[in-house]
This record gives sequence, C-alpha cells and structure tokens, in this order.
Amino acid sequence: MNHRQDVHTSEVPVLCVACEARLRGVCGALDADQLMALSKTSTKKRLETGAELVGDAEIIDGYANILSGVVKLIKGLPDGREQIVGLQFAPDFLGRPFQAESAVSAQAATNVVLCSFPKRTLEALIKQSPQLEHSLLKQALRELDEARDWMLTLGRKNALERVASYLLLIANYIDPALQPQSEVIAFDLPMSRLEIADFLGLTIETVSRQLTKLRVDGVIQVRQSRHIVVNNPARLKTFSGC
Amino acid sequence: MNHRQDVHTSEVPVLCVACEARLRGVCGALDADQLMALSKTSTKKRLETGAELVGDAEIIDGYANILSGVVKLIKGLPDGREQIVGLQFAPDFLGRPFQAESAVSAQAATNVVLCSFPKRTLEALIKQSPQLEHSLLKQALRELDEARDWMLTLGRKNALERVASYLLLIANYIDPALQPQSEVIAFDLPMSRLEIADFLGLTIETVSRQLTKLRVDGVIQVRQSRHIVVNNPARLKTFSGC
DNA sequence: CGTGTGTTTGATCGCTTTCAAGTTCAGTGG
DNA sequence: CCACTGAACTTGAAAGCGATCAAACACACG
Repeated sequence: MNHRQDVHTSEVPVLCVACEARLRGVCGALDADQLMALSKTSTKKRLETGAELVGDAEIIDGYANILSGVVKLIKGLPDGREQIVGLQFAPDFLGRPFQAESAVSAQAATNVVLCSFPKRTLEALIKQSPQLEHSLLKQALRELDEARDWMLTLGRKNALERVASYLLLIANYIDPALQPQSEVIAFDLPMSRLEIADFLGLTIETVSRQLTKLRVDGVIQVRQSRHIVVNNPARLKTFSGC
Repeated sequence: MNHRQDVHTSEVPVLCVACEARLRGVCGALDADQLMALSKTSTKKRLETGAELVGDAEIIDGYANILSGVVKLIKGLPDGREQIVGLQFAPDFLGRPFQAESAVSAQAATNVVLCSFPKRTLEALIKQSPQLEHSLLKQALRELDEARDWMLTLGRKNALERVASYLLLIANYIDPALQPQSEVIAFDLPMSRLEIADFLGLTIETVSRQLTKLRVDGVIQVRQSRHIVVNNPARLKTFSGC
C-alpha cells in the first residue's frame, strides 16, 4: 500500500533498515515519516546478562523494542521469593504504557540489544497513529494469552510437566515453525537453572531432577547443562500434560 | 467535553442510560451516535449460574459487556484438570478481538446480565474510533497486570497465602475503596469452594482447611459457607504474603 | 592447580493431595 | 413441622511430591 514514494516518505532511518521490529514489531505500524521522528529520539543500547532495565515500582521513563536477546519480567514477594511472570524476545515491545510506575521489574536474561526511546515520543506518536495503538493492543492480547497459558501451568501441572512445557516453549522460540511430529531440535537454554525455577514456580533442585528424568527416559540430551537436544518433540509434548 | 448537544448526538439509547459500561467501561469511548449504532445490534442477555458463554476453541461470534455478575475464564488440560485464569466483573468487556477462536472458555460464576453484540459491529466501530481501541488496550493491560499478579500467587505462595489473597481480591471487588487499615468488611463469596480451588490451583479440601485456619485465628468469620466477615483486613493482608 | 559458581544427586521433612467419613444446609414431600 | 435427600462443605488419616538441607561434581577462570 505504501508504493507512493515522495521525497518525504522514501527514506527509512539507517537504524531501522535491518530492524526486525519494523517488520514484525510495533514499528511496522509507522510510516517512514513517523519512523524518522521516532528514530531521532531513539538509541541503541546493549545490556549485559543480568542488567536491570526497570525496577519494581520504579518510574517508567521510557520504552524500548528488543532487537536481540531475552528479557525476563519478574515479580517478587517482600520475603524474597520471586516469580518470572513473562519472557520477552525480539521484536517485542517493552514497557507499560499509560501507567506511571511499573508493576514488575525487567532484567536481561541474556545479553540484550534494545532500541529505546523516551516515553513522550511514543505517546505523541500514539496520538497521531491509531495503527500504532492497534499494534500495542495486539501485543498486549498476545501477552495476555501467554500469561493465562502459564497460569494453567503454574496452577495445575506437576514438576515434570512444567519442565517439559518450558522446553517446548523455548524450542518454539528457537524454531517458531516447529511441528510436534518434527525431527530432533537442539538449542541453548537462554536461562540458568535458577531462572527456570523462578519461571516454573519450582526450586533449582527440582528442575534439575526433572531434566535428568527426561534425559534418562531418552526424551532429551543435556550437554554442559545449557545445551539441550530434544530427541523426540512429540514425546516431550506428551510429558507436558497438553 | 460533550456539552454540545445537536439533534444527532443528544440522545443516549435507553439501554445505555443507566449502564455502568457507558461510564467506566469500553462504551465510555463512544459518542452518542456510535452508542446508538451499537445499541441497535446489541441485546441484553440473562444467564444462570454455571451457563457457558464460550467454549474452549469455539468460534467467537460476538462480544459483550458485563452489566452485573461474575464471569470466570477457564483453561483445562486434556485429563480434566482445570484452572480459572481470570475473573471478570461489571463493567468489563468480554471477548478476544482479532482472533477467530477463543483460547479459554467463559462461564457464569453467578447469575449474569450481559449486553452482547455481534463481532462485526464492534470491529466496524473500532475502525472508526481510535478511542474505543484505546479503551480496549487499557482493559487488556489491566487484565495483563492482574494475570501476572496471579502468576506470582500460583507460582510462589502457599495455600494459606493464596486463600488470604483471594479473600482480599474479593473484598476489594465488593468495596474498591477498601483500605488495609479499614474496619470490618462482610460479603458473600461469588464462587463455590470448587471454583475457589480452581482459581487458586488447590483442592477444595485445602481451601476449606485454610478458611478454617483463618477462622480459628480470628481473622475472619464464616457463615453458611458463602458469607465471610473479615474482622481485620490488615491482619488478613499479613497472611497473604504481600 | 586451586577457587568459585552453577549444577547434580542424595536423604529427609513437611505441605498439599488423596481417600474416606462426617456434617451442614436447602429443598422436598410426608 | 419434621424427616428425608442430595449437594456442598468440613474434618480426619495416610500417602506422595516437591522443598529443604547437605554433599558431591563440573566447569570456567585466576
């Protein structure tokens, strides 16, 4: 639809040319002029594993798109117990619009590259582009679906089913086209055992035991603790309870 | 801001005059003309406790606003285990826009009155009213916050803390202005023990035992199993883990 | 080669589930 | 008015699963 190429709209900012968020993320809702306006105030940021993006109850002063890496959203109890309530991957939008402070804290689970921009820039763009708000709504609804899926896992599945569900989730992130009947799939886990435990509502020991159970059963192979080979995705799925 | 009252926009449909959704729900985003268009295709429906609104994986053919009552969103596992993944109250919007089929099933937890309208009517209105989409985004983000709160409860709290959290949630729905340091608050639970268990990821027996514990500790009174008196909201909160 | 962190494995404990009886209560009919 | 009935709820005893505590192991890094 955007075949018209006049002098003002033909240029896509350099930063954006190869950006996934422009194709599949919220920036896809913007035209070249808006993209240019956004890119003027946006900066590329690199974060090391473990870096904190926003603390709980911290003032939100900006938003970002994930260019690469994995970000975890964490909620904690006063006594220190923690639960990961969401995982975000490229090209997800990061932030909580229309709210002064965050209800979660966000941390880099791997090295992460962000395209971040100030709160006011995005909010100005929202006002002039209903398309952008539509994108945000679509992502919010997708995250809501994912959160509810995970509520079922946390509320009703046992430890083995939770770990199997987690492996399927990550396998699916690595290869979104993954079919249940497909071949072997191998990948590196983007999270430590502690992070997996915090995501599954378990302890590290239990996570470890369930992984060895799956390994002994021949469903997966584990190498150097982070590298996983799923021998039989279909069989892993039967372990996941769904 | 809508003080201008010309012939076309001054009339609010009869159905909508006393409707909470017009004030606090998504219909608040519509002007009188749009409200009139929507009300032409909308119908008031009464549902008995237990009635199913949409089944899992069922085609979504309509949306609705809750006028009164409580609706529960349920997810199930193939073997019959169930988890309630959301509770909705008036004047919440009900439905999953931009998706052919529902990922959850919805059931009336109490007697419910709905204002329901066809999918296409809403989708046409969305196209012409960015305000409406903004309302939907705001509700989706609120539901996402609630879902994440509950993930922490399901993943990290013990049985007593879960039951205490549930009572606080309901107390807060009954009296949204409830302060922790406030007086005694009494209410009827809108759900059976089984439904509470399915919401908390517990069994009915465990829910019952924790309620007894809170009663014996003098934090609450229980009458006829559904009627609860919270003697000391602040103390109940200390039991909730937050 | 030692040190430290992350992971695995083992033994025990405790909470929640499971299984099984009671109890309460609303509704029904004698 | 009261006895019967069935559903929802409570209580009890036992079992099981995941947590906790403790130790061994593996691998990266100095």
